[in-house]
Amino acid sequence: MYSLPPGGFRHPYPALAMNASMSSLVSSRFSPHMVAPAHPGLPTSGIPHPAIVSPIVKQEPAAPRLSPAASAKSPVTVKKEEEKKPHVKKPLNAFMLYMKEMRAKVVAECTLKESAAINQILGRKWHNLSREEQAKYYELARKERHLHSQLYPTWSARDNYGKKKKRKREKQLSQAQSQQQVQEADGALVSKSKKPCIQYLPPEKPCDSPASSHGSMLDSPATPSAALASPAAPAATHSEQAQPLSLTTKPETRAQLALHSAAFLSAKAAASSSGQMGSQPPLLSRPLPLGSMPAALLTSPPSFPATLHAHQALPVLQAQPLSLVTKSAH
DNA sequence: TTGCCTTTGAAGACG
DNA sequence: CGTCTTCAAAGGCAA
Repeated sequence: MYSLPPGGFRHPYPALAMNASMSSLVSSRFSPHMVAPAHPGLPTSGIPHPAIVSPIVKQEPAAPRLSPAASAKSPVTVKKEEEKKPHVKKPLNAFMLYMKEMRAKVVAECTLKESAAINQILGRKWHNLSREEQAKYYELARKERHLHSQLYPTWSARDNYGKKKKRKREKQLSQAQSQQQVQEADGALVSKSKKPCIQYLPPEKPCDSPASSHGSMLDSPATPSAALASPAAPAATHSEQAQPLSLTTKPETRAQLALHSAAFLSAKAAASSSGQMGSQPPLLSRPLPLGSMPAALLTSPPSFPATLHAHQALPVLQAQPLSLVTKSAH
């Protein structure tokens, strides 16, 4: 079963963390106790909402002003007021919640600290989670979004667009190109990414798990049923035995380690194009449509996303000896 | 100092 | 409507 790491989850607001419970994940971020509500019905306090951060983007210390009172101002004034507006962050999605919670645990068990590597581990662990376990996080994320929308009724994700000075477009284009090139090159890795696409980790069992006699300790012990329901989990283990446990992130070594998932691409292509393989969808560690969800999960609003985009198809590690990989997702 | 890396999911933008 | 893009977290690393 799933359990929270004892103190492993680094609460962003320790003073306000109630206890190590799943619910605290949500309440911690969007606890009304912390928020000067933008919503009349919500409790009030002077403590800023966690989603309001001193920005990546510069944030004026001036009092947050979300009031609609500011109207009919000159463009310059409006612009200034916009700059004064607190940076309300996006609510965390299910995976982000999972990452937040599990990161400390993974970091503790690994010697790794690089988030990129940790995130790869977490991504794999996420896939290895049973649907029931994932459902918890989808539900949490749903609650977060709901609470967020209550706290900031007028907030839109659009508000944060461009707030990060990123050049992701270029990066993602490169990734798309890389994927396409990999497909076209039939396994030959031809990456045009600005930086080489790095596989930080061996496909599975990313850390030395000393006390693990039957698999990585990091792997949340997905229930047997989950393992059955999730072909990706067993499939992902193939290379965990085959790959050395080098976790270096040095480019040179990364390049050598970047041997992992042209198989992803073919699997993704198959998954997205065929939609189903025979009677059994190949990828079940992804949330399934409601119809296939356990009855218990259906008692609450949909915990799993109803749709599965092609680019979100689960990267399945196929039983291939070695595969070239650029990036396993997107 | 700043952005990238890396992950998944949600949502906005766009054709 | 389907696809693409951006942003959420996080900390090391490179420029």
